[in-house]
Amino acid sequence: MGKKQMERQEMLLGTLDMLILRTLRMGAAHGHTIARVIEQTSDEVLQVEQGSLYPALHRLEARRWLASYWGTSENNRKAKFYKLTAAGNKQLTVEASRWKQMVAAIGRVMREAE
Amino acid sequence: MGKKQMERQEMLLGTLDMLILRTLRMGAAHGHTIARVIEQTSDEVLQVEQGSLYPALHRLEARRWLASYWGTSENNRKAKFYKLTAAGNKQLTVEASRWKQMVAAIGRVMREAE
DNA sequence: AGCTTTGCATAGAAGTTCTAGGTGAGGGAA
DNA sequence: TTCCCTCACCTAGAACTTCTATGCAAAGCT
Repeated sequence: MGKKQMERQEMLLGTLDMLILRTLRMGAAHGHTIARVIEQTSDEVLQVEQGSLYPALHRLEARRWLASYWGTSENNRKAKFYKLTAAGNKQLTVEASRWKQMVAAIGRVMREAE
Repeated sequence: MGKKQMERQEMLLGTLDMLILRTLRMGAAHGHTIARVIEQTSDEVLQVEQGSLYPALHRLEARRWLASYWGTSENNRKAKFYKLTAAGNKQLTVEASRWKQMVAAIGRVMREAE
């Protein structure tokens, strides 16, 4: 009778990278801070799990959209800071543009539908 | 040097089910028609591939959000028609609500970001 | 010395989408 | 009749992202 059902997913698939890039546009930050900023700015609607966050940071760095360096956090702990590269900034505009286009397109289907 | 890079993805992940449910709210339709309506209503921004469409229809039916029956298409061909169930209609409101919430939350992060 | 918090990291499962195939029947052209 | 194009359905496997569940290490307080 159980079903299983899968009742989570607090992040819209494919948008995390864009949100990270956007957050880093305000300056370098380490993982914990990035997650907290996204969660707070979204009024806690978006939940950034560590198991999603770190793989995302790694792939963004692998694509040269972020660069990283080790430093010390506000709490005096070792932390890896990430900053946006020029390519990353360009990528952000690409993803933001695509996002707006998609939202508009989906909005048309959801409202109209001839 | 190649990279590979993956340059497609004409659908925002996780939104196809909602778009199908919404389309069927206007009446029963078969797969081809559903895809064409979504593509046209979105001004060709959304592309519904057959390899995405049919698995989506099958899982929606498995969850009892759609019911199907065989019939004849406008072109006199055998076609499987899908219609929204009561549970499917309820699910549509759930997904639409979640979608609006997500768009608003992402919008806050993209605009503000303190 | 022990406990909590901060912070980074990975493995494996689950889910959706795309690519790339394949099947079959209607209908017009040669 | 035969050929071919279009409509319409379907699936397997790859690719990608996210989540769950863990693990590790160091700072700092009790």
